[in-house]
Amino acid sequence: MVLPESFYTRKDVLKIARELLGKVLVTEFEGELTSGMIVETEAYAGATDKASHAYGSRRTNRTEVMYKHGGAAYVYLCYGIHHLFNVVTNLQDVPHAILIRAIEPLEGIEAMLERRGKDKLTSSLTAGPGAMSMALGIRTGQTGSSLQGPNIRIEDRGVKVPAKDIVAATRVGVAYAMDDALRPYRFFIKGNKYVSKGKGL
DNA sequence: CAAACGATTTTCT
DNA sequence: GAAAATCGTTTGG
Repeated sequence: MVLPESFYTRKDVLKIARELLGKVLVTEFEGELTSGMIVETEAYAGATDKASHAYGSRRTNRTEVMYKHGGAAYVYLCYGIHHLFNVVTNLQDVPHAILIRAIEPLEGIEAMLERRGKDKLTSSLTAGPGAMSMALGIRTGQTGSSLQGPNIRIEDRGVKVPAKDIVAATRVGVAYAMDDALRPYRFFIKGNKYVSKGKGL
Protein backbone atom coordinates (compact mmCIF):
# COMPACT_ATOMS: atom_id res chain seq x y z
CA MET A 1 0.00 0.00 0.00
CA VAL A 2 1.02 3.60 -0.48
CA LEU A 3 2.04 5.23 2.78
CA PRO A 4 -0.67 7.63 3.95
CA GLU A 5 -0.01 11.25 4.76
CA SER A 6 -0.34 10.41 8.46
CA PHE A 7 2.90 8.44 8.19
CA TYR A 8 4.80 11.62 7.38
CA THR A 9 3.07 14.12 9.61
CA ARG A 10 4.20 12.52 12.84
CA LYS A 11 6.61 14.56 14.93
CA ASP A 12 9.48 12.18 15.50
CA VAL A 13 11.64 12.57 12.41
CA LEU A 14 14.13 9.99 13.69
CA LYS A 15 11.44 7.37 14.09
CA ILE A 16 10.13 8.03 10.59
CA ALA A 17 13.64 7.80 9.17
CA ARG A 18 14.07 4.41 10.80
CA GLU A 19 10.69 3.17 9.61
CA LEU A 20 11.41 4.20 6.01
CA LEU A 21 14.01 1.45 5.81
CA GLY A 22 12.50 -1.48 3.93
CA LYS A 23 9.81 0.67 2.30
CA VAL A 24 9.74 0.96 -1.48
CA LEU A 25 10.30 4.21 -3.33
CA VAL A 26 8.50 4.21 -6.67
CA THR A 27 8.74 6.77 -9.46
CA GLU A 28 6.86 6.84 -12.72
CA PHE A 29 7.82 9.38 -15.35
CA GLU A 30 6.68 9.25 -18.95
CA GLY A 31 5.45 5.70 -18.55
CA GLU A 32 8.74 4.40 -17.16
CA LEU A 33 8.15 2.80 -13.78
CA THR A 34 11.20 2.39 -11.56
CA SER A 35 11.41 1.42 -7.91
CA GLY A 36 13.73 0.29 -5.17
CA MET A 37 13.72 -0.60 -1.50
CA ILE A 38 15.03 2.10 0.79
CA VAL A 39 18.16 0.90 2.57
CA GLU A 40 19.70 4.12 3.86
CA THR A 41 18.27 7.39 5.21
CA GLU A 42 19.40 10.49 7.07
CA ALA A 43 17.25 12.69 9.27
CA TYR A 44 17.51 16.47 9.23
CA ALA A 45 15.87 18.04 12.22
CA GLY A 46 15.25 21.50 10.81
CA ALA A 47 15.64 24.49 13.06
CA THR A 48 17.79 22.79 15.70
CA ASP A 49 20.11 20.99 13.33
CA LYS A 50 23.13 22.86 11.98
CA ALA A 51 23.44 20.40 9.11
CA SER A 52 19.98 21.26 7.83
CA HIS A 53 19.34 23.91 5.22
CA ALA A 54 16.61 25.14 7.55
CA TYR A 55 18.84 25.53 10.60
CA GLY A 56 17.72 28.42 12.80
CA SER A 57 14.39 28.50 10.94
CA ARG A 58 16.12 29.92 7.90
CA ARG A 59 13.48 30.35 5.26
CA THR A 60 14.29 30.94 1.61
CA ASN A 61 12.84 30.05 -1.74
CA ARG A 62 14.79 26.81 -1.78
CA THR A 63 13.88 25.66 1.73
CA GLU A 64 10.28 26.78 1.53
CA VAL A 65 9.02 23.30 0.67
CA MET A 66 10.46 21.91 3.92
CA TYR A 67 8.00 24.09 5.79
CA LYS A 68 5.09 22.31 4.22
CA HIS A 69 3.37 19.54 6.11
CA GLY A 70 4.78 16.03 5.74
CA GLY A 71 4.36 13.95 2.61
CA ALA A 72 6.02 16.20 0.04
CA ALA A 73 9.27 15.75 -1.87
CA TYR A 74 12.18 18.14 -1.46
CA VAL A 75 14.68 17.88 -4.29
CA TYR A 76 17.82 19.93 -4.12
CA LEU A 77 20.76 20.31 -6.47
CA CYS A 78 24.17 19.81 -4.88
CA TYR A 79 27.58 20.60 -6.36
CA GLY A 80 25.78 21.71 -9.49
CA ILE A 81 25.44 18.10 -10.60
CA HIS A 82 23.65 15.91 -8.13
CA HIS A 83 19.96 15.85 -7.35
CA LEU A 84 19.29 14.92 -3.75
CA PHE A 85 15.88 13.54 -2.86
CA ASN A 86 14.33 14.27 0.54
CA VAL A 87 11.06 13.44 2.22
CA VAL A 88 9.41 16.30 4.08
CA THR A 89 8.00 15.27 7.48
CA ASN A 90 6.20 16.74 10.47
CA LEU A 91 3.54 19.44 10.45
CA GLN A 92 3.18 22.72 8.60
CA ASP A 93 5.96 25.20 9.51
CA VAL A 94 8.26 22.56 11.02
CA PRO A 95 11.10 22.10 8.49
CA HIS A 96 12.02 18.49 9.14
CA ALA A 97 13.19 16.32 6.25
CA ILE A 98 14.72 12.93 5.58
CA LEU A 99 17.35 12.42 2.92
CA ILE A 100 17.01 9.14 1.07
CA ARG A 101 20.59 8.08 0.50
CA ALA A 102 20.34 4.67 -1.11
CA ILE A 103 17.91 2.08 -2.44
CA GLU A 104 18.12 -1.51 -3.62
CA PRO A 105 16.81 -1.67 -7.23
CA LEU A 106 13.58 -3.64 -7.70
CA GLU A 107 11.64 -2.68 -10.83
CA GLY A 108 12.61 -0.87 -14.01
CA ILE A 109 16.27 -1.76 -13.65
CA GLU A 110 16.83 -1.41 -17.38
CA ALA A 111 15.46 2.12 -17.36
CA MET A 112 17.68 2.98 -14.40
CA LEU A 113 20.74 1.58 -16.13
CA GLU A 114 19.95 3.68 -19.17
CA ARG A 115 19.54 6.87 -17.13
CA ARG A 116 22.87 6.19 -15.46
CA GLY A 117 24.61 5.28 -18.69
CA LYS A 118 25.55 1.84 -17.46
CA ASP A 119 25.03 -1.56 -19.08
CA LYS A 120 24.97 -3.90 -16.12
CA LEU A 121 23.70 -3.84 -12.58
CA THR A 122 26.31 -2.95 -10.00
CA SER A 123 25.98 -1.91 -6.39
CA SER A 124 26.90 1.63 -7.37
CA LEU A 125 23.78 2.07 -9.52
CA THR A 126 21.76 3.46 -6.62
CA ALA A 127 24.24 3.66 -3.72
CA GLY A 128 24.40 7.32 -2.78
CA PRO A 129 21.83 10.12 -2.95
CA GLY A 130 22.94 11.66 -6.23
CA ALA A 131 23.23 8.33 -8.04
CA MET A 132 19.92 7.11 -6.69
CA SER A 133 18.06 10.22 -7.82
CA MET A 134 19.48 9.99 -11.29
CA ALA A 135 18.54 6.31 -11.57
CA LEU A 136 14.95 7.07 -10.58
CA GLY A 137 14.72 10.06 -12.89
CA ILE A 138 14.21 12.51 -10.04
CA ARG A 139 15.03 16.10 -10.91
CA THR A 140 14.74 19.42 -9.08
CA GLY A 141 11.46 20.00 -10.87
CA GLN A 142 9.94 17.37 -8.60
CA THR A 143 10.37 19.57 -5.53
CA GLY A 144 7.02 19.99 -3.83
CA SER A 145 5.48 16.91 -5.46
CA SER A 146 3.23 14.75 -3.33
CA LEU A 147 4.60 11.39 -2.22
CA GLN A 148 1.21 9.81 -2.84
CA GLY A 149 1.67 9.87 -6.58
CA PRO A 150 1.11 10.05 -9.47
CA ASN A 151 4.80 10.51 -10.23
CA ILE A 152 6.44 9.69 -6.92
CA ARG A 153 5.21 7.49 -4.10
CA ILE A 154 6.50 5.36 -1.25
CA GLU A 155 4.88 1.99 -0.67
CA ASP A 156 4.81 -0.47 2.20
CA ARG A 157 5.15 -3.92 0.67
CA GLY A 158 5.19 -5.74 3.97
CA VAL A 159 8.96 -5.91 4.28
CA LYS A 160 9.95 -5.97 7.92
CA VAL A 161 13.48 -4.98 8.80
CA PRO A 162 14.61 -6.62 12.07
CA ALA A 163 15.68 -4.05 14.65
CA LYS A 164 19.04 -5.76 14.95
CA ASP A 165 19.70 -5.09 11.27
CA ILE A 166 19.17 -1.36 11.59
CA VAL A 167 22.30 0.60 12.34
CA ALA A 168 22.40 4.21 13.51
CA ALA A 169 25.50 6.20 12.63
CA THR A 170 26.73 9.71 12.03
CA ARG A 171 25.73 11.46 8.85
CA VAL A 172 27.87 11.85 5.79
CA GLY A 173 29.19 15.06 4.26
CA VAL A 174 28.14 17.36 7.05
CA ALA A 175 31.46 18.00 8.81
CA TYR A 176 30.82 21.74 8.62
CA ALA A 177 27.94 21.32 11.07
CA MET A 178 30.35 21.01 13.99
CA ASP A 179 28.82 19.24 16.96
CA ASP A 180 25.63 18.39 15.12
CA ALA A 181 27.69 16.33 12.69
CA LEU A 182 28.10 13.81 15.48
CA ARG A 183 24.41 13.14 15.91
CA PRO A 184 23.44 9.55 15.04
CA TYR A 185 20.84 10.60 12.50
CA ARG A 186 21.83 8.23 9.73
CA PHE A 187 20.14 4.85 9.49
CA PHE A 188 20.93 1.96 7.20
CA ILE A 189 20.34 -1.75 6.84
CA LYS A 190 23.32 -3.71 8.06
CA GLY A 191 25.05 -5.79 5.44
CA ASN A 192 23.06 -4.48 2.45
CA LYS A 193 25.46 -3.93 -0.42
CA TYR A 194 23.52 -0.99 -1.79
CA VAL A 195 24.25 1.13 1.27
CA SER A 196 26.58 3.94 0.24
CA LYS A 197 30.08 4.05 1.61
CA GLY A 198 30.08 7.78 2.18
CA LYS A 199 33.33 9.30 3.32
CA GLY A 200 33.54 8.20 6.89
CA LEU A 201 32.74 4.99 8.74
C1' DC B 1 25.02 42.64 -9.13
C1' DA B 2 29.14 39.60 -7.96
C1' DA B 3 31.41 35.96 -5.14
C1' DA B 4 31.69 31.84 -2.39
C1' DC B 5 30.19 27.37 -1.20
C1' DG B 6 28.08 22.72 -0.93
C1' DA B 7 23.34 16.88 2.49
C1' DT B 8 28.43 14.20 -3.95
C1' DT B 9 30.34 11.26 -7.54
C1' DT B 10 33.73 10.02 -10.67
C1' DT B 11 38.15 9.55 -12.32
C1' DC B 12 42.99 9.55 -12.21
C1' DT B 13 47.46 8.56 -9.72
C1' DG C 1 43.52 8.01 -1.60
C1' DA C 2 43.11 12.64 -3.57
C1' DA C 3 41.35 16.10 -6.63
C1' DA C 4 38.31 17.91 -10.07
C1' DA C 5 33.74 18.78 -12.01
C1' DT C 6 29.97 22.31 -12.02
C1' DC C 7 25.85 25.54 -11.07
C1' DG C 8 21.87 27.02 -8.13
C1' DT C 9 21.38 29.21 -3.74
C1' DT C 10 22.89 32.27 -0.42
C1' DT C 11 25.21 36.22 1.25
C1' DG C 12 27.50 40.46 1.07
C1' DG C 13 28.36 45.09 -1.40
